[in-house]
Amino acid sequence: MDKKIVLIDGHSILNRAFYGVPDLTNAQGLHTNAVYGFLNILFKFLDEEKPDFLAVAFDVKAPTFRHELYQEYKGTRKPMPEELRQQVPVMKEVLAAMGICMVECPGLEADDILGTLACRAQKEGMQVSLVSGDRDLLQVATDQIKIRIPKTKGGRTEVEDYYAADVERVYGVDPRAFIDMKALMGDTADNIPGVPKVGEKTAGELLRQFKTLDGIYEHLDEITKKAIRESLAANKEIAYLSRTLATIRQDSAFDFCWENAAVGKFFTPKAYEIFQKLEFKNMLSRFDDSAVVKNDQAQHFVMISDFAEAQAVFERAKSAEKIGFYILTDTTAQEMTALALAFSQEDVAVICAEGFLTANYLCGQLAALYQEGRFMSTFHVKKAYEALLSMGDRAGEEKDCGTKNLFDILIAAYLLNPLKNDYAAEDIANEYLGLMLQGRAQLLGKSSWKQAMEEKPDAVRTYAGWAAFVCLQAQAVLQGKLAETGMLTLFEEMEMPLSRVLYEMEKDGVRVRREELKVYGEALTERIDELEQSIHEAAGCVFNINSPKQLGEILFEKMGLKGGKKTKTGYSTAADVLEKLAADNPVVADILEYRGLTKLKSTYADGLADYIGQDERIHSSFNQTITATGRISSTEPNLQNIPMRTELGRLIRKVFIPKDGYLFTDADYSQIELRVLAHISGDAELIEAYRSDADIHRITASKVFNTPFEEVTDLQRRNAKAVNFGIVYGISSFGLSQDLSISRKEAAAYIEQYFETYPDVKRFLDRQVEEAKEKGYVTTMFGRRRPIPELTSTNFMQRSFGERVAMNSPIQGTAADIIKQAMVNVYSELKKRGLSSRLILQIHDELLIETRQEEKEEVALLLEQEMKNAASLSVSLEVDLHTGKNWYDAK
DNA sequence: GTTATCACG
DNA sequence: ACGTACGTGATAACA
Repeated sequence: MDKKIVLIDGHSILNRAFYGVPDLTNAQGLHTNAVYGFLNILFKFLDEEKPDFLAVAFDVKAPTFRHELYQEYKGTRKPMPEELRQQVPVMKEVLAAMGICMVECPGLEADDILGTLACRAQKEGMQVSLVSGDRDLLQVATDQIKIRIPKTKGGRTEVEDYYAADVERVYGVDPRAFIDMKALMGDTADNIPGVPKVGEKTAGELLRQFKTLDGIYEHLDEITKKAIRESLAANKEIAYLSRTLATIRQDSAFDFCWENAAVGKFFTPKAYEIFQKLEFKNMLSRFDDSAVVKNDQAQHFVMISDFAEAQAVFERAKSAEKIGFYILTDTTAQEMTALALAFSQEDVAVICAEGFLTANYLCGQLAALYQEGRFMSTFHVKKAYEALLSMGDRAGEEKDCGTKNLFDILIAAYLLNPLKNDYAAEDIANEYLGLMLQGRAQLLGKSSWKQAMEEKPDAVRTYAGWAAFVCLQAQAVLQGKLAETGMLTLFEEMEMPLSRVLYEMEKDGVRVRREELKVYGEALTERIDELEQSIHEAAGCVFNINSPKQLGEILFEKMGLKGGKKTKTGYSTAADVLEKLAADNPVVADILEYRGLTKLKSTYADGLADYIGQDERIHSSFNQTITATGRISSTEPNLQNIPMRTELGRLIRKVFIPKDGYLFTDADYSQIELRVLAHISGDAELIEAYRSDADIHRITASKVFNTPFEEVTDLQRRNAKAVNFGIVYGISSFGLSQDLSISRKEAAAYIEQYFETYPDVKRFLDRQVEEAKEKGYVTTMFGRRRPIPELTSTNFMQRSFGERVAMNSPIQGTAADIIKQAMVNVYSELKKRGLSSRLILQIHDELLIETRQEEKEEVALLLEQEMKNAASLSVSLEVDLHTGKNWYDAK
C-alpha cells in the first residue's frame, strides 16, 4: 500500500476559512473564525484520507491577501484585514501544539514549497493530496498528485478533486498547459502581465490546437485571427516572462525531512488548552482523556453520602457568608440526585441523594438556608425554586423571601452578553474566573446525565462540585461587571424577581381541552385530504406537497409556471411567491390552503396535544436567557405563537380555558413599541400625535401624505402603518418596498416624508447607529445592553444588519423591559393581596391571567394599573383588556 | 444536523 | 456591487 501525504496551502486555506466562516470571537475578543474554519477543513481531510504524512506550507512574509470578491472584478489586492492578520500567529501556535509540520522558507512562495514537496513525495512513491483554495496549483496535478480545492457551498464544505485527467476533462488542457494558459491570459492578482487581447477563451483554443506556448510560436502564421496573431508576435518576450512567473517550481532547494512530517498524536494536552482558550468546544470531543488537563484542585471537594457528614455540611452553611450551590437533577425523574455546596475556595461539598440522604431531605435543608435569608448564588435559579420553596412559600403561603438574597450567575452572564447560544457553567468560569474546566459536553459525550452518573459518578459529582464553586466565586465578579455596566438594578429589581414569576407560570401552566383539540384536528384532516386529492389531480401525479423541492419541480417545471429560482437549493415556494400565482392558478390557491391547514394540524392540533399533562394543563417553558433584545421566549411548546391572524387558526384559542370557577383576563399594550419610540426619541410631533388619542396610523398618514385627517384613504393608512413598522425594524427602502409591493423609489419617498414629519425620530435612529459604532452596543431605557459586533464587519450586508439592529433593539428591548416590569408588579400585587388569580402567559405585549370569578373586577383593575404604570413615559401606555371563558373570547 | 416554511409579537 | 426588513420556535424534508 502506498504511503499517503497531505500537503496544505496554509495561507490560502486560512484565507478561505476567514471569508467562509462567520465572525467568531472568544471571551478575550480574539477573532477565531479563520482558525476554526481551517481546522474544520484540516480535520475533514485527515478523517477522509488518514495520511501517513502531513505538512502545511506558509509564505514567509504573508502576502497581501486578495479579497475574493475583488479578485475577479478589479484584480487588485486588498490588504489583509486586521481580523485575519491576528489569526495567523494563532494558527501557527495551534499547528505547533498539534505537532504538525510547518514548512516555510525565505524567498520561496508557498506554491513553490508545495510544488516541490509534492514532486519529491511522488518520487518516493507516495500518493499526494494537495489542499489549496488556489487553482494555480492545478498545474502540479499528476496521476499521483491530487489537487483538492475546498469550496464553501451554503455552509458546507464541498471538495473539488483534480488528478491530471480531471484538469484535462474540466479545462480541456493538461496540467502543464495550465502554465501556458496563465502565461497567455495573465493574472493581475499575481502580477502576471499575459498577452494583451488573449483571454480565457482564446488561450484555451490556442492551446487545444498547438498544445504548448512553444507550439503556438512555432505555428504563429497558422493563427487565423489577425488581432490575436499580431498581439502574440509583439509580446513574445512578455509571454515567456509570464510563463516563468506562472510556473510553480517543483525543484526548489530547501531542507526537508520526512520524519518531521510523519503523522503523530495531534490531540495533545497543549492543543487541548489552546482549543479551550479559543472556545472550539465541538472539537474538544476529539481529545481523549489522556489529553484532558486534570484540575488538581478537585481534591478539595468532599464527596458525601453519609447522613452525619451531610448534617455537618449544612451546619457549616449556617456560618458561611455566601453559599454557592448547584443542583444535579435527574432528567427523567426530575428529582435531585446530588447537591453541591460551596462556602469558600477550600470548602466544597458534593452530597449525593442516596439511602437515608433522600432528595427530600436535601431540598428541605436547602430551603431552610434560603428561608433563613442566607445569600445564595446558583446557576439557573428558575430550576432551583422547586427545591428552595419545598418548605412552603408558594405564592400566598407563608412568608415570601423574594429574590434579594438570590443570585443567578446564568442570568447575570446573559445580561452581560445576551448574544451567546448557551451559558454553561464552565464557560462562565472561563470567561469571568479564567478557569479552564472540563465541560459538560466533554463529560457527558453523547450520554445522558443518568447514564453518565452510572458510568462515571465521580466525574459527574466533580462537575457538580465545580459548578457550585463557580456559582460562589463568579458571583462577586459578575455583580461587579453588572454594576460597571449599569445593569445591577436591572438584574436585581427586574430579572431576578422575574425568574420567580416565570417559575410560577411554568408550574401553573394553562388548561387545554384535550377532546376539543382532537375534534378540531379531525375537522382539519377532512379538508386536508380533499385538497391533497385535488392538488395531485391538477398536477397529474402524486407527490409530497410538503416537500418544497418536489413542489417546486412540479409547479415550475412540470406545470411550467413562471417564478425564478430564489433559494440556493432550488425554486422558492414561499407563500408570497405562491400568492402572486394563486389568482391565475386554482391549484396554487389549493396549495396555499393545504399549507395553512397542515401547519395548523401538525404544529398546533397534534403538536399541542402531546404536551397536555395528567392535570389537563400544558406547562410550557419560559426562557429568560435566549433573546438578544431582552424578550422572553417560550418552548416545549411555544405558547407565544398560537394562531391569531386567520379566523380558522384563531379558533384554536377556544381550547385554552381556565380552571373551574375561573375565567381569563387578557390585556395587551396598544402599540407599545411606537409609544416607546415616541418617548425615547422625544419627537414632539409623535408625542403630540399620541396625546391626541386618535388612530396613530391615520395621523401618520395624514401628516406624511399631506392629507386632511378625515380624508385619509384606507390605502394611505395601510402604507403609513407599514412605514411605522419599518421604522421600528430599522427602516430600509428595500424592505419597505418588498412589504408594500411598490418600487424602491416610492418606498424611499415615503421614508423621507416620514422623517420630515418626525425629524427627531430620524435624529434618534441616527444617534443609535452612531453610538453603537462608537461603543459597540446599544442600551434600552432600563439599561439593558445589546452588543452589535456586526457593525465592525467589512461585509456590507452584515454591517447594514448591524445598523438595523442598532435602531431596533433599543425599541424592542425597552418594550420588553416594560412588560417584564409589569409582570413582576402584577405578580407581587396578586400575592400581596392574597388573590388566587394567577398570571399564566406572556406574549410579548400581552398578559393572560387565570382569574377567580370573584376576583374579576379587582384583577381587571389591578392588571390595567400595573401595566400602565410599569414605566413612566412622555406618552401614556394604553392597554386593551378583555375577559372571557376561553382565550378566544378574551382577546 | 441543516434548510425551508410559517406561526406569533 | 453587495442583497435586506426586527425578534422568536416547531415541523417536515432531506442530506
